[in-house]
This record gives sequence, C-alpha cells and structure tokens, in this order.
Amino acid sequence: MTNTTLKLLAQQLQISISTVSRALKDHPDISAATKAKVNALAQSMDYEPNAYAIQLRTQNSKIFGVIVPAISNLFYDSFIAAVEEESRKNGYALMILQSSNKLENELDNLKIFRQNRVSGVFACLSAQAENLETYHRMTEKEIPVVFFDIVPKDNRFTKVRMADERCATIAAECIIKRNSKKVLAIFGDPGLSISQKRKAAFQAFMENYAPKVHVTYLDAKSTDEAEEIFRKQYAKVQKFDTVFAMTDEILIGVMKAIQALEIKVPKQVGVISISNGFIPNLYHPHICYVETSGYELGKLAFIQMMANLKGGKTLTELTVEAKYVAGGSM
Amino acid sequence: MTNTTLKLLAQQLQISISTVSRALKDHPDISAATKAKVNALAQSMDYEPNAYAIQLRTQNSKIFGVIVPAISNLFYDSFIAAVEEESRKNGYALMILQSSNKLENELDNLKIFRQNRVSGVFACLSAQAENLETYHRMTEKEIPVVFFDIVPKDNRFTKVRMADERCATIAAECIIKRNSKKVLAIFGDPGLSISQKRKAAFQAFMENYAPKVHVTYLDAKSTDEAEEIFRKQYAKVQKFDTVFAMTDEILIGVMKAIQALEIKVPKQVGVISISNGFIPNLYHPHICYVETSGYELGKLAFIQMMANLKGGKTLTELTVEAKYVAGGSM
DNA sequence: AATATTTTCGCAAACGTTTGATATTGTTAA
DNA sequence: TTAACAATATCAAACGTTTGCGAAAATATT
Repeated sequence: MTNTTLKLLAQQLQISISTVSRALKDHPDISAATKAKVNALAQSMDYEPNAYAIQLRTQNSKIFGVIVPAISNLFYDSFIAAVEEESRKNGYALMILQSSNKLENELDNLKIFRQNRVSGVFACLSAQAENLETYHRMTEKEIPVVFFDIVPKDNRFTKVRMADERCATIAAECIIKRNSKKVLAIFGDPGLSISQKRKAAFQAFMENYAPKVHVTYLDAKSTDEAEEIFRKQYAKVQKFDTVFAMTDEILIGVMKAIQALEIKVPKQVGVISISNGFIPNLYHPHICYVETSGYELGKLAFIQMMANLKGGKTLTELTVEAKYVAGGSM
Repeated sequence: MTNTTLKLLAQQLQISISTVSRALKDHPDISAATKAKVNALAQSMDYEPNAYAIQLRTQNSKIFGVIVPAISNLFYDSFIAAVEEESRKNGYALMILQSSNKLENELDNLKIFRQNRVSGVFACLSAQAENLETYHRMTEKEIPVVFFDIVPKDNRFTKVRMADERCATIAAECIIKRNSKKVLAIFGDPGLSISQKRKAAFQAFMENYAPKVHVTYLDAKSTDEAEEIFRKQYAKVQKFDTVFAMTDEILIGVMKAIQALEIKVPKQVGVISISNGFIPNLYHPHICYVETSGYELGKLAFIQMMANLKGGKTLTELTVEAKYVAGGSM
C-alpha cells in the first residue's frame, strides 16, 4: 500500500504540487476555494506529510535526543516525563537512548543523534571519563547540548542540575537541629562530581556550625555496600544516632540493615536522605528527605534548550532549588 | 557550520558521488585504493550520513515507535530497556512517547509515528476505549504493530503479554504449600481485566486444591487503601497468617502497615506478591514474589516485531511465563 | 592483434517536500 | 483601451542519498 503524497493529491485535483503544499499550510497566496478542495481530499486519502522529506528540505528534524544512564530510574524517568511533556507542546518528539553508564554506548547514541540530525541533545554524562570532544563537535555544528544532573566542569556548555550543595546543607541543618551527637554520613561514588560537591558542602556546614558533632564520612557505590557499611558501623561500641544517605540507592541499603537489625526509627536512629520522594515514602515511618525533583529539572532543561535554540548562546549553569520534606524519621 | 556530505567528499577527491557512496559501504565494484582514500577523507571530515536522506531514498526509517501509558513506571521502563537493548543491536533506534492513559495523546503519538514513517510500533493500549481503527490503518500501510501488556481482544493483531492467570496460580500454590490456614488476598482495581483474571485464577485454584483454607478476598485501588485493609483485617480476632498482594502498589501499602504494627515477617505473617522484583527486594527479609518481568516481555515483543518485519504475518498472542522468586517472607 | 571479458567508475533519476522566481489570470485606475 | 496591479497558481531547483544502467579502462582470451 503506497503512501499518499503531495504529488498524488496534485494529480487527482489537476493542480500543481506547490499549490497543494501551500494550500495545506494555509498560505495566503492560495484561494479559499482551492484550500477547501485540497484539504478535503487530503483528509479522505489520509495524507500524512513525510517527516523525512521535510527534514531534508528544511534541515530541521524537530526531534530532541535524550541520553540517560538508565531509563529504569526513578529520578531520570521523571526528568524524561517532564521533557516529553514540554516537547510535545512545542511540536517536538523525543528520541531516548540509554548509556547504561558506558562510554561506548554514549558514543553510539551520539552518533545516532547526529545521523538523525536531532535539533538538540539533553545529556546526562555517564559515570566514566568525560568525552567532551564529541559534544563539542555537536555544538560546533549548531546542535545545542543541555547537560543535566551529571554535568561536565567545562563552562562552555549549558548545564542544569540540582542544587547539590544546597541539598547537603539542608540535610546537615536538620541533623544539627535534631541535636545529633554522632552521625554516619554515607555518600555515593567518590568519582562523581555530584558526590564530591555534596560531601564538601555537608562537611563544611557541619564543621562550621556544629564542630563538636562527630561525623563519620564513608562512600558506598551500591545498595549492598551501603548496607554493609551501616552494619559495620552500627556494630561499634559508640553507636551513631543519625544516618544520612546521599541517594536512594544508599537509603535502600541503610533501610535493609535497619529492618534486619530491628532498629527503631527514629528512636534509636534518625534517618535523612536526598531523594525525589518515592523511596522514602515506602517505609514506616516515612523517611525525612531533601527533595530533588527530576520533574522540575526537566522543565528547566527544556527552557534552557529553547533559549539555546532561539537566541544565541546561554552558557550558564542553572540549578533547581531543593526543599526539605519532613517524615517521621528524625 | 555546514555538514559534510557525499557531494563534498566527491568534490574533494575529484570523483563521483556514487563512487563515494559505494566506497563507503564497501561495494565490490570499487577498488581497494579508492575505498581507502574515501574512507580516510570521510573520517577526517567526520562525515555522518544523513538519516533523513537515506530514509527518503530507501523508505526505511530504522526507527521503532513505543507507546506506554507512563515512562515513570517500574514495569514499563524495564520493558523499554529490553526493547531498546535489542533495537540497538539491530541498528534500530527508539522513539518513545507516553499516552498518560489518554486517548487523545495516544492518537497524537500515532500521528507522529506515521509522519516519521517508523518501521514498527510497540503499543500498550491506554485504559480508555480501544481505538483500533487507527492501528488497523497502520498495519494496512505495512507498519507492523505489536501490542504488549494491555492488549486488544481483536485477534488480527500481534500481541504479547504476561501470563496473568498463571501468576496468580503460582502464588496460590505457594500459599498452600506453606500450610496457611487463613489468607488475606488483596487484588487491584476490579474494573481492570487484569485484576479479574488474576482473581478468578487464584480463587479457582484455591477452591480446587485447598478448599478448607479460609481466604478473604478484597480489592484496593491504591497503596493507602491496601494499608487500610490490612490494618482492619489484622485487628480482627482470628488473624490471617498469610497475605497476598496482587501488585507493587498493594504490597507497598501492606508493608507500611506491617512496619507500623511491628509485625514479624514471616513468623507472624507470610507475604507474597506479584511484581517485577524491585519493590520486594527493598525490604528485609526480601518478599517472595511471582516475577512478571517487563524485561522478558520486551525481549519477546522485539522477537515478534522482527518476525513481523521479516516474514509475513504472525498474528498470535504470546505470553511470557511467570516464575516464583523466593525471598524470606514465606 | 583483434576481440571478449572483467574491473572500476560515472550518469542520472528518484524519494517527497519547500520556496523563490515566474507566469497566468482577472481587476482597477488612468 | 491600455498600463498597472493584485490575486492566484505553476516551474524548477534544492535537500543528501541510493542504485540501475551504461561507459571507459584494464586485463584476459583467442
């Protein structure tokens, strides 16, 4: 079954292709009568413009590429949902690819994006080394790139991310307010800048405003590591009274240990984390958390993308604010 | 900055466009020497074939469309992950759109897919009325459609879904093996066919193989309802010794109650659910569950798609088998 | 040495659309 | 009546590929 084309419509109506094209897009050059006829026929033959021919002609694909480490991720899929929502409103479609945190996949994905001449790319860096070279080539070819969440240090790029330092500071504040004496603070992969930033901010705040509180800083790269760390630390003589989990992954590990050891929250141990809220609300009592909303981040990223597309360069790093959500765990 | 094209390469090398094209795809007509020269130049000018020109010429977009109710969903994103993985291996990219369970969006998405001449569509019906008309038009235009999870009754389509009845049966089996005397079984929205199927299968099995076990059947449309139901039932004099949760949503509610009431699992109450495994593994001990893997379903759907694309029609309804995953909760 | 065969390459059309330039009308003003 | 002007519609080129067909050059066969 062959697709309906402008040519076909033109033949049927015995008029030229260009007239059909213009009629369909309500061009003022075309009379109302002709427009009516054309639209009617297009409707009945259910004509669908060929996006590829259009892109070839106009050099504008109206497609955004999105690279995330994993689609199956509470944070990223709310980000995607937001970007998708806005894109739809603006006539763009999304091409989503996952890097699985592998540089190889990330490069493959970028190639696909280039070959499809995407109008722009939303990228979350994979944990491995930064391959900014490729991204530079894209921006040079006037394909805007908006980095989100895990962003490069390079200041020539547009970036949006959570206010990571602020998140950590808010958490620290809560811990101090609670009058904690001994704290276990577990951070994520120390190779990631996000971990470094959060840890630095947390540490600075604690040392500034509560120098007498004893804090143990440790890193966990996985849920299992986090559980392990918690168990080991809790086995010590002088137990901590509050635990801080930098990510959902870590929180899950912590909570497994807490359940296994039958520790009472918040009586024996207070818990606070940074999260988008889904995981913390799975438990009883609800875990207190500083909210980082992928959804908000998505909206912001989209705004930046459009700004980039419209005007000139907007080489700034924007952050979305964090807020504390109280649960029963502190 | 203008993109590198075949024409540009041809001009540089003073040979024809077709020779360049053929050299790049290792056509036997072209000499090794020429191929080497072409490849070298293409490399250094980082030539990227224009996917749109190719599609226009070849009438093959190498893109699959995917419609899901929501991307932010544990089940669907594992489905997407699987399809994406396979697609990548086979040189296809994915265009993912969400319907948010709205017919309007679903139709919009299909239009985008048609305009982009996708090679095929993976579709999960939105909860609202079935608009099979549109899907028919696609298959008529030789765009294969593979329905997944929530599938139409119409037998002219290719469908893959979970073995819903079997899941419930396996769970029932476990409950009987455990020697339960009194069971609380909580099912999802009774309006959904999936709930009906699972409940019918579960009930039939229990009545057949363990008629003396007392089962209380209740429905919960949300996490909160599930928690409420659990609390109410647990307050009764003769307590149940096992609880069955049909979905993750329900399991979360149940577990909240269990944690709040400080009930020991599995000593005081055994827990079993149907899930993809993420939620059950959040707790200690891990909750036993019958696995419904979006991942497996994705793999199966992809196979069906390729079969559809290659050979003729494969108008069958395939299901992916469920398997029991033991935790410490039974 | 002349013909036949293979190897290597170029020509040109086609895919479906958009758009600047141009042609054909009908209408108005002089 | 004719020049001037809208209004309407058409021509043709271009976007970047692929590919059947034919041409030239190189090699092999008599």
